Amino acid sequence: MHGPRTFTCGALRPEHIGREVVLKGWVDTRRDLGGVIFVDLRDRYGLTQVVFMQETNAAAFAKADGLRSEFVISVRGVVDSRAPETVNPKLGTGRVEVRVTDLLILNPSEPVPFPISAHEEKRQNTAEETRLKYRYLDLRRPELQQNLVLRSKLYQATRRYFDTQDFVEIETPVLMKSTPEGARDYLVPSRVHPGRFYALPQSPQTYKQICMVAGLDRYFQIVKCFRDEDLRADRQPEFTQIDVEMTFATEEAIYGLIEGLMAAIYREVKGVEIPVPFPRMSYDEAVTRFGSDKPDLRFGLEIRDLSSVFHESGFRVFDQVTAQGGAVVAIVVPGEGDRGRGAMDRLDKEVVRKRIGAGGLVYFKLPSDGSETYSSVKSDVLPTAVVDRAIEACGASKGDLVLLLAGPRPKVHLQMGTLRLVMAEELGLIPQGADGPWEFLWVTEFPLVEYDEDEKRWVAMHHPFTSPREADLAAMFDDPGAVRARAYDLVLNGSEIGGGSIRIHRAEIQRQMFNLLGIEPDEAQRRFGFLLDAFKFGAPPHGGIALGLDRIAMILAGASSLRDVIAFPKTQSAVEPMVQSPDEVDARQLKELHIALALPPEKA
RNA sequence: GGUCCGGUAGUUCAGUUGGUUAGAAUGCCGCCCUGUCACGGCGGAGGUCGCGAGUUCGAGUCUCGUCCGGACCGCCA
Repeated sequence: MHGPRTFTCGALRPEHIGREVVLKGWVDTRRDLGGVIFVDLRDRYGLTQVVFMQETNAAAFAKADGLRSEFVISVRGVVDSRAPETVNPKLGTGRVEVRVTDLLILNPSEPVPFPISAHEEKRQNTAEETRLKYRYLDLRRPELQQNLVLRSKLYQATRRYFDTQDFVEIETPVLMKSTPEGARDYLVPSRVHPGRFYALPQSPQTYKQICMVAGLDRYFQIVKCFRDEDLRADRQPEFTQIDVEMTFATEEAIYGLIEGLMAAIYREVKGVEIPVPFPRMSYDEAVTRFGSDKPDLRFGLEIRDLSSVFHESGFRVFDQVTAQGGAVVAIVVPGEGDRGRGAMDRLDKEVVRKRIGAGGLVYFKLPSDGSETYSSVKSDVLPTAVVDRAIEACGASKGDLVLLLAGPRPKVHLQMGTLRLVMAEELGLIPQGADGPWEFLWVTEFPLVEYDEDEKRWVAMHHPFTSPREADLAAMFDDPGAVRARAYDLVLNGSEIGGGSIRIHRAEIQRQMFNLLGIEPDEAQRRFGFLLDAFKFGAPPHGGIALGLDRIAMILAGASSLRDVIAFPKTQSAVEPMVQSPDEVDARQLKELHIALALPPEKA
């Protein structure tokens, strides 16, 4: 009866004063002063104060008396100015208000289970469980809406960019086939083929390579991927990748392409110019200097190797480690030289031993008042002269704390990398929020394979289609661990946001790779025969990358969990609390699929 | 599979060495209020203390188990 809305709730300005308007939205806040009722009307675009006066419009006023939070209403009224003392500078629309002439209640609302308001002061941190159960209410909150809008802009920027670069967006099947290696698959039973299963893609890897063989040249896709593994704050079982593949690609071509993409995304989504090209670092250097294959470059605390200082120093624990080719590594923590004994003991016990799993922590404290250095190891066991040399070698000075770990490499570096992150977090060195800084990094020259101690075999570090470096081909037989792959990761602020490689395009090398991974020829043929066959028909060299769109969105939004940039995320136990999935199905459905349940007795 | 944190009105939380009737804020309901903007004032209703055992004269509080949520390790090519 009011017709369409003439403005959104974020639109009205003084220039609209005097106009008759229709607004529709949700009742955010109702302030009843007796003879006058103010309502903050909310939609995705903002808040507008609408006014009901008993004096001037008794009918609308009487109706407004019944309004409650989250009622959906339509108001017709006239835009009016607000007296200078009643202007609300917090609202974009705060210089005007709408004097309501007619009110329609489009739908009432029961009291909501948690506050939704656009007023920051009214919000509180509702338990995520409750928020997810009523996700439609949670998503009414402006910050989540902003995250989803940001995410949408991310899609659009990505598509525009690849379109200008002459890429073709190609959809690959969601129902594909299970592959060995990698994460657990989500399986989908086939009704038509009893006993057979589709698998949901962990990534469209093989399909996009086939597209290259097909000569499609430049492929991209914004695509859902599925991995049935345990969740984390930055890991959901279904997630979205920006998947890319190029014919005749070199590492340099990929780096340049993706740097252009990230620059376009930052420009269009955040209005920020990020410097390109991104710095690069080999895997070995990343592990040696930062104890991680995804170093966070936003703070220092670099790892120093003090092995030479402690070699044959007389301190038995360190002597043994260095004699066996291990390392003694240190980080210098500025400003912590006065830490108390209790805090250090807790660090040793809770963090170093329990969480990191290292043998123990050695530390030197250099008090800020310049007094004598304190070593956690007594001087009759670790000579003072050695301590002084170590401090000199790592460049520590007054007021610093030096933390040392010893052990085999590269394990000790990775342990120190964890300790580095713990200290950085404890000291507040890690910037929070959505305003940067943005430290991009290419990590290059990954090992092709790593040895799995549990399974007693080599496993692909990236995936089985990653090309070894030409120069390392010979070593695939006699020293697989030394072979470097043509693989790379894109790291942003200590988070892996993408990874890719130049692929194997020759059937013979692909066969060698399967052989190294212990995949028998007949299994390789069964699982990947189509790819091996395809390689026989003029497969061009090619390579690509996949970027984690959810993680990029999370970093752009300054969110601390993926759940805040996904409309309907799953909990840590992979449940979606609103629809309650996963769920049981009818016996009839199972029968049709020729599936019988064999549940563990306690769950049956 | 493991470690740690949490679960108390609708919501966010407090709850002492185990001790009478489990509190606050907010929301909700009622009344009052014509310029508020998280309006304000007065009054009221609202609780299987996640669930189940155990210890005890007595358990929100202690013990064990279990479920749910979260952080992390394992896992995630």
